[in-house]
Amino acid sequence: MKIYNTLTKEKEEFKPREPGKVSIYVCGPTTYNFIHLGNARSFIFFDTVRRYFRYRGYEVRYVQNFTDMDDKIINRAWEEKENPLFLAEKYVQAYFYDAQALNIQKADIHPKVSQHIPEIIDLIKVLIEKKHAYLVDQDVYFDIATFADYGKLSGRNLDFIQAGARVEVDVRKKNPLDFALWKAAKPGEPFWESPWGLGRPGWHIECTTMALKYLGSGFDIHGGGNDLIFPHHENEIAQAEAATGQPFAHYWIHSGYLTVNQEKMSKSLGNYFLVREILKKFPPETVRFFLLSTHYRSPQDFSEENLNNAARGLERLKTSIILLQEALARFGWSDTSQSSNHKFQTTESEAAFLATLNKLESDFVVAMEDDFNTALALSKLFDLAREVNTYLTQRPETKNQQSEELARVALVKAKELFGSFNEVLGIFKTDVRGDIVLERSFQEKDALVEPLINLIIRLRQEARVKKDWVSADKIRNSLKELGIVLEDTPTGVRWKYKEDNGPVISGAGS
RNA sequence: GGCGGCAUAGCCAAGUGGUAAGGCAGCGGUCUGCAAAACCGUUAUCCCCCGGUUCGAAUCCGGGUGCCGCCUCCA
Repeated sequence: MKIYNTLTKEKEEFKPREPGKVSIYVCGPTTYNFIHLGNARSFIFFDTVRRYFRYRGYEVRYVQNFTDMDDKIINRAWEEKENPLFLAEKYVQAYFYDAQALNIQKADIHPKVSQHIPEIIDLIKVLIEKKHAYLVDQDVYFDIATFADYGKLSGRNLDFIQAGARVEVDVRKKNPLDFALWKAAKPGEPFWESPWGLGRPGWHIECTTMALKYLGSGFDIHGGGNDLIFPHHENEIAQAEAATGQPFAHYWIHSGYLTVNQEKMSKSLGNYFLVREILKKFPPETVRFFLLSTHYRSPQDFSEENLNNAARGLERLKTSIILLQEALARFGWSDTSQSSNHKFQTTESEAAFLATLNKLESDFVVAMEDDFNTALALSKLFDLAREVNTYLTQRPETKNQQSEELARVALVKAKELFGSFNEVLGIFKTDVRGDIVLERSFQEKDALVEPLINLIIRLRQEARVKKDWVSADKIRNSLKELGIVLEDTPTGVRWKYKEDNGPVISGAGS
């Protein structure tokens, strides 16, 4: 497997620290508000990375933190006249709500800064003892001059960094780029006791501490968005390696930005869309599908048009899955618990179909092995859909028993492929057996809808039997205006909600 | 000023030396009472521009143009 490593700026062969095991630390949100779609892009991508490793049989230890103590949170709490930790916890829960909707699985460990103050203090002590940090009044700063490798991740040459170009330099620091490990509490701010007085951790030390605690030095993968490369991850490396004398993380993976009109979606620009707002207009599988349809390191532009485009593409996939499920049910093959390995004389079309399926499976793996190329992997899903559809439409009605059996094996295999691809990409919800569950619509809320539509369909069928095409078409067209699509098939009528959205969401999130 | 990214058909998008995946939209056909869905066929002589290396480049090198990002908190 090849992974692009920000540290070396090259695609490298992935070699785990321990065979068969992968340790991953991903920087989670600072919980002072709801997550937006740009955040979701990163979280969904790393969730997919984790799923893929598992699919490949690795034992994965996945850690994603919450930064629940930080200036932003304090400021926000001040504005809302709320306790900072209480406010942070509120948004932690909000994160889980949004993440679950997007099929982002919970990490094995979700450590919080507020729960790791003693460990953080211990690490700062070590840095002071080793002369990598110094005390100014009641603040503690990291002394970057003592860490020769400073800048190795972000490719920064210290001589050229225009310190203070955009932010006022704290003259008490030895070097403008020195950063706080511990900050003395100002009146009214939350604080913990420390050897240096009452205060709280600086921004970067918490991730270093928690990554070292749960994964240890030299763990496999550290990830986050592009915007964390500098200074956050640069500083994490400095702290960790200065303190331990060992390499911190092996592979550094950074996801590209989600943009709006080519500009980075960001809180400061105000051009962001909250996940929960988007999910009011688009089903979560559409959102996840869209975010995985571009390679993770490329910028991806968000727009309603692009999401609608994704929705129509997804529709094709869903149709194929439905056709397959219907076929399996029709042939009485819905029980897929045991796929047999009979020796049978192969029938040409079935054998070719099966061979194609096997090829697709390996293609999918090849795509993911190449630096997690989810866009390419997704195209294998479309190939799979086409192969399934083609086989289903071309399959002769009468078959001998051997080809029947082979057909069953092939179709079950196709179903399993949809299932395992989805296990990695996480687009569709699944049931306990891991089978894809296609809900008619994310916005289906009324239990009456289903029986009512079935009633209308029956009435229309009566009209069709009488060849009353005028009435039949009138019903179908009227339903379509309501966003409900009818499809007459040889085996009955199928209905579904129209997937794409017309009007554009106006305005950004708050 | 330093560092970095992106530019592929109407739209989205993969592709880092071997002669342009996939999706959406469009067009023609099959199927259908008509549709829809599905299937078949079709849609970039060319990958921002100029030059170079090579038998061969969207892919490598040099130069240029445009857009964006980081250097302050942001996934």
